[in-house]
Order: sequence, then C-alpha cells, then structure tokens
Amino acid sequence: MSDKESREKLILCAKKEFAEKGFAKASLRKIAADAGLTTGAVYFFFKDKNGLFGAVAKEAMDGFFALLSDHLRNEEKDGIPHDGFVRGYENDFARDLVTFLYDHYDTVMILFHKAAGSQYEDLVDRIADELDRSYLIQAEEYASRFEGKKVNRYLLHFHTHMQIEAFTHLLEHVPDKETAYKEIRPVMDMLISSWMEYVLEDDN
Amino acid sequence: MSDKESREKLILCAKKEFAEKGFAKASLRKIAADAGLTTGAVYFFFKDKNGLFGAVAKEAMDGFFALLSDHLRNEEKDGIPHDGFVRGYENDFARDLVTFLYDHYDTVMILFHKAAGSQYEDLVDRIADELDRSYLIQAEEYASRFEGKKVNRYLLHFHTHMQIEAFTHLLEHVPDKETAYKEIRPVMDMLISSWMEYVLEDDN
Amino acid sequence: MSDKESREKLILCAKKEFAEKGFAKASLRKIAADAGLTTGAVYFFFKDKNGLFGAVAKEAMDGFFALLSDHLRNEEKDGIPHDGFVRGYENDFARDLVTFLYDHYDTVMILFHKAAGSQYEDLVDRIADELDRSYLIQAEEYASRFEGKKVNRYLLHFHTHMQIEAFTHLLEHVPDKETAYKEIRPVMDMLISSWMEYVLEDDN
Amino acid sequence: MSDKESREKLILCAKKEFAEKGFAKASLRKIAADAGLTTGAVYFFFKDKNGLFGAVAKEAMDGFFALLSDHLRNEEKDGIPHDGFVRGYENDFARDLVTFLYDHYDTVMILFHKAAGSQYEDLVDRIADELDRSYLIQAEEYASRFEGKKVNRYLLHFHTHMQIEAFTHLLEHVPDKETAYKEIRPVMDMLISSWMEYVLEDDN
DNA sequence: TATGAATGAGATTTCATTCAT
DNA sequence: CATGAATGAAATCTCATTCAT
Repeated sequence: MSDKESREKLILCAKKEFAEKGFAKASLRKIAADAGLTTGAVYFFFKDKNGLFGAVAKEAMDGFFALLSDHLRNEEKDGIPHDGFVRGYENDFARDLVTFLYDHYDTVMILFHKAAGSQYEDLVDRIADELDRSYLIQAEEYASRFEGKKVNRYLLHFHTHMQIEAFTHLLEHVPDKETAYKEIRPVMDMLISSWMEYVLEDDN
Repeated sequence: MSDKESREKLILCAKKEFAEKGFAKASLRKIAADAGLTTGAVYFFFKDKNGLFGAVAKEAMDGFFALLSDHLRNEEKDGIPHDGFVRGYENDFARDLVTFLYDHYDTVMILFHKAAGSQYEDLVDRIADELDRSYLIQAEEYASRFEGKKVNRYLLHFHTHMQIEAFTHLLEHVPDKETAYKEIRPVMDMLISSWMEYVLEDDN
Repeated sequence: MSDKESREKLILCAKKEFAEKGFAKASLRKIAADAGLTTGAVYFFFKDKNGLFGAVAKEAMDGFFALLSDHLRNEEKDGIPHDGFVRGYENDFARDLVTFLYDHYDTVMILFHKAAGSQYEDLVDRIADELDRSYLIQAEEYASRFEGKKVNRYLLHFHTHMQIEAFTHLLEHVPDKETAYKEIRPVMDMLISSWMEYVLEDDN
Repeated sequence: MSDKESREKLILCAKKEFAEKGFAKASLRKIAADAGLTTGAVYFFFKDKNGLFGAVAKEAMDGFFALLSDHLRNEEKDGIPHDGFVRGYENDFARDLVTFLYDHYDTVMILFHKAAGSQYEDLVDRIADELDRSYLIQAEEYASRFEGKKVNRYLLHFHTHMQIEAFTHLLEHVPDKETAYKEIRPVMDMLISSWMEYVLEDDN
C-alpha cells in the first residue's frame, strides 16, 4: 500500500469510528484494524489521537472558516440595511452554508457533537466568539442610528448562539439537503427579524 | 463515621468530580479517595457509577420535573391568549425556573453538560420531547383560529430547542441570580413574540 | 424474628443460591438480602461461608452416611452370595437410597455438583474411598473361593465409581422419583453382574 | 522477546495456572507475571480469558475430535458384529485414545475437570451427546435383530457416560501410559459385554 | 513504510470478612 | 440479635502510546 493510500484509509476509518463513539471513546486499535493496519501505523502518519482527529477535520474546518470569514467581511462592510429589508446575500449565505454543511455532513457532525476531549471540543464556542465580535460591531453601528438605544449585549450573545443552533439543529433533524434549504428559510427570517427588533434596548 | 455522613460526603465529592470531568471520565477511585473512603464503600451505598450519579442528580431532577409539569398543565389549560398579551404567569414561570436552576446550579450544569454516558445523557432531549408535545397542542389550537394557516412543525421543534437553550445559555454565561432575572426577560419576550409570528405558515 | 427463624431462613436462601451458582460463585450478600438480613447476620450464626455451607448440607450428609454405613455393615457381614443370586436387600438398598436422594434432592445436587471450593468439594471421592474399602474386603473374600484368581484392584475402583455415578446420573437425568425407581433397576443389575464377572482376574 | 516466545510462554503459564485453580479462579495477572509480562500483553495475544483458554486447549481439542469422529464413522459403518466378537479395532481405538490422552495429559485434565466457567465447560456433555447419537443408531440396528426387544434408552445414556468415565478415571488414577494400556483393557471388555447384554429390554 | 510486541496506568466491579454499636 | 458501615484485595479488561526492527 502506498503512502497516501494508507493515510487516507486511516482518515476514512477514523471518521467512521469518531462518528460512532465520539473522540474520547473511539479506539485507535479499531481504527487501525479497520484500515488493515496496526496502531503503530497511526503514529507514523499522525502525532497522536488528536493529530488524527485534526486530519479528519481539516478539510471541513478550512472550508468552513473560509466561508464564514468571507461572509462576515461582507456583512461588516455593508452594515445593517437602512430600509429594513434583508439583502439577498443573507439568504445566499444561508444557502451556501447549508450546501457546505451537507457536503461535509459526517465531518461536521463529528466536529459539532463528537469532539469532546479533543482539541476542537470548544469549536462551537470559538465560532460563536468570532461571530459575536462581528455582530457586536454591526449592532453598535445599528444602535448609533437611534437616540436612547443601546445594544443588549447578553441578548446579542444568545442570538448568536441561536444562529449557530439553527444550523446544527438542521443537520441533526433534516437528513436531506433539499428539505434543509426549505426548512432553514423561515427560521432565518425569524432570527433576522427578532434580531432587529430585540437586539437594542432602552439606554438608561 | 456516623449516620449518613459518608454517603453525603460521597455525593458531594462525586458532584465535584462529575462537574470537572463529566460522567464518563469521572473516576470512582478519586471520588472515594476524596471522601476518605475506598471504592468498595461506593458500592455499599450505591448500585454502581450510574446509581451514584442518580443520587447526585435526584433532588434537582425531581424538583425540575415538578416545576415543569406544573407549568405545562397550566399552559395547556389556558391556551394562547386571544388578546395577544402574554399572561403574567409566563414570566412567573421563567422567574421560578431561574430561581430553581440557580439554586441547583452545580447539579443542573452536570445534568445538562456532563451527563454523557450516564442514564441521563439524553435528558435534554427528553425535556424537549415533553415540551414539544405540549407546544404542539397549543400551536394546533392557535392555528385553528386562522383560515389557511397551519403549524410549521420544524420551526416549532427548533423553537422548543431554543426555549431550553435560553436557560442553559443563561446558566453558562450569567453567574449571579439577580442578573439572570434581568437578562432572561427580553430573551423570553423575543422568543414568545417570534413564536406567535412564525410558528404558523401558509397552508398549501 | 426469633433466633431459629432467621437461621433457618438463611439456610433456605443459601440452599437456593448455592444450587444456582455453586459454592464459589454464591454471594453471601445476596443470601442475606434474600433472607431479609445483612451479611453481618451470616457471621453471627455461622463461622464463615463454609460454615453456612456445612449447615445447608448437614441433615442430608448425616442421613446419607447413616444409610451408607448401615448398608456396608450388612454387606460385609454377609459377603457375596455363593449361589450367585443377589440378595433382595441389595435392591432394597438401592430403593432406600433413591428414596433418600430424591427426598433431599436440592441438597444432594449441591453436594455432588456445586461444592467446588467448599469443605466438601471432594465428597464424592471420600464416599468412593469408603465404598472402596468395603468392597475390597468383599472382593478379597470372593477371590479366596477361586484358585488362581485375584482381585483386579483398578477395575474394582472404577466399578465403585460407576456405582456412585449410577445414582448421580439418575438424579441429573430423571426428575421424578417413581421413574427413578424403574430406571435404576436394570442399571443395578448390570453393575452387579459385571462386578461378579470382571472383578477377578487371573493370578499371575 | 522475539518471535512467538512470549505467546508460547503465556500459554504454558496459563496451562499451569488453569490446572491448579481451574478456569474461573485462575488469575490472568499471575499468568502474565509468571510469563514475565503484564496483563495487557495477554490481551494483545488473545481476545480475553476464554481466548487464552482456547489457545491452551486448541491442539488437544482438534486432535481429540479428529480421533473421535474417525472412530464413530468406522463403528457406524460396520455395526455390531453378528458373531458376538468385538473387532480388533475397538481395542485399537481404545489404545489410540489412551495414547492421545496421555500425550496431552495436562490439557486433557484441564478440559475435563477445570473448565467450569469457560467456553468448554460442557465439553464432556457435548462429547456424550455425540457418542449418544452414534450409539443409539447402533443400538437400534442391534435391537432390530431380535423379536420383542427394544433399546433401553436410559441405560444407553448411562452407559455412554461410563465409557467416557472409563477414560477420565484412568487419567486421574493411573499416572503412566504403559500401565494405562493394561488397565483399560478389562474395563473396556466389561463395558462392551454389559452393553450387549443390557442395552436391550423387553418390548412391552 | 510500517509491524508487532509490550507497557503501565487506569477503569469498574465484586466479595468475604470484620467490628463497633 | 443483628445492623450498617467499611475495608482491602482481587478480579477482568481497555487504551493510548512507545519503540526496536
């Protein structure tokens, strides 16, 4: 077996095992055996269990963060629309994200629900932080348009959380991509509308 | 050691250990040692690791479900208010729940975030199911008042999830009870208002 | 609960547990719990696990050895019949033995098949030794009647073993006493006839 | 340690430990320590305790069943001799079996007397079943030659059991192979003769 | 480019037994 | 007459990791 073949096979089998048992309970022995290799081989290709987990996650992680930062840059540049109408690319982003998540379904599920104990166990929190930073900027700008209003920081945080949950909930409960496109729309509408209505509070 | 000191001590040390490492990775050896006992003693007082976990959880669990079912019974009885105003006891419930959750802070955190592998690992799902069942009844009744409208089931599910998240998020991000009372209000307002606006969709 | 009641209850529950799991794997805790008592109580009434086992076995043991030695005394006194016909009391003994064994079915099964690890784990061997001693006397007397014949010691031993097996096999394979009476007869006939035919060998 | 030394050493030490304490009470820790290894090593080479037991037993088991089925095939093919004389290969078989059993003395003793709790704990019963099946065929054929006779099933079972006991008894009481050859003969003669005389009973 | 052997530390669980009260 | 608490030693098994070859 060639260098890359074995490595790929290990990653594939690891993905299956992590998905089934989660990072902490996954067995390297089983992964190696499933790949037709031995545990030693795992340590040839990867630093350790976490390294293997990282290799499983890498592609999806990279793609995800590229998508995300691209989106945030756009949003920060344009700000909240003054006419009250959500721009089309909000929905485009939701669509792109759904496409991406379902194209990397297995890995994404692992990263969101099976990463406890690994280097990525607080990935969702880190994403939330990044979103939060960006949303705060937008919210502050939004608040500056209204006299006597200020950002409700806590609600903003929670709202960010809801945004993320909107997608992880989708993945868990809607198996096929087409249905997902359909279900996510009213959810996003609801989230955007409640953001605009509730993120600001009376300044006192 | 007299009376129930040892048992209580075990529960106390277990609570600490479960909170730190989660059910699965918690060590009975360490729990027993921290309590100044041997692992054998754990098995005198409790059936097994899960039994100990149950003892840690019991009081909070019982109280929580009492509170919850009481609330649901009230809600189902009265239905959605026709005048569009949320009744006071909605907020009373939120207040009671916050009080309860913060009074059982450690245990609740364990049950919600550290129970993987235990008998309660899907507790949140079970709560969600119970809420869902109740909310569906209310939503159907609500839909019956409008021609050409029906319940958006998926959004209902998601919303239920968010209701729960509202409280777990609170616990994780707001340390003191008084602040919690304050922060939860706009969040609940937002959730209730978006529920009434988005839970129904065009019937076609 | 009075002194004797508790003791009797312990013995009864122990009998059940020993029968199910055998001496070694039986759990004192379970025995005590089944009797509505605690392990400590076992040590009040009996020296230890083996002591309890002894109490379970005592009645059957005493009765059995009484029956056996009675029989052996008779046999040794009268010797092998010269006319070649087996006396009636051979069959009487078989009948009495079957009666006794089935009247003490549970205990006997425990002693024969579940005593590993206990003080009685080699009970069958001890019975065999006692029988052997007696049968050797009878066989020597029998041999003395024939010129150039001597006892085949090894076959005698094995035959003793078969005699014992005849009864333990019966207990294991025939559940009811009446059938047992019927099945044991041809077996005993076979054993007696083969004893007389094969226990002696040419003296050289 | 090179090659298969460690594995062999483990099997050897296991054999000793099983022989001493029986399967259930044997300690993997001790086995590993005796072999100069850790318990973990046992689980590298074998699936679990039963797997190690299987490895200890394998060679003897395979040989034994080969010998046995070979013999039964011959017997079933030829049937009971009409002239009343036992064919030579009956004795050849007894001889071969004794040879085999003494060549695998330790393992055989373990399998017959120390296997409680293991995968082979009812090995003797399984052998008895196989013999029984074969002997029943032969007995039915034998019965068909006589008017008004039928097979005494219970006695047949018991007799099968005794055939097996003939060999296990030998192993336990006769240490050297040459003596064993000598002692087994009259026993086999006795068994065969009593089989032919008592396995049939009046048909009524 | 891997293998195969082995470690060592850990896990949960079970049990007979003891003893103060 | 018996309990209730606790011990301490043992059991099997799992696992990530290492390293010589």
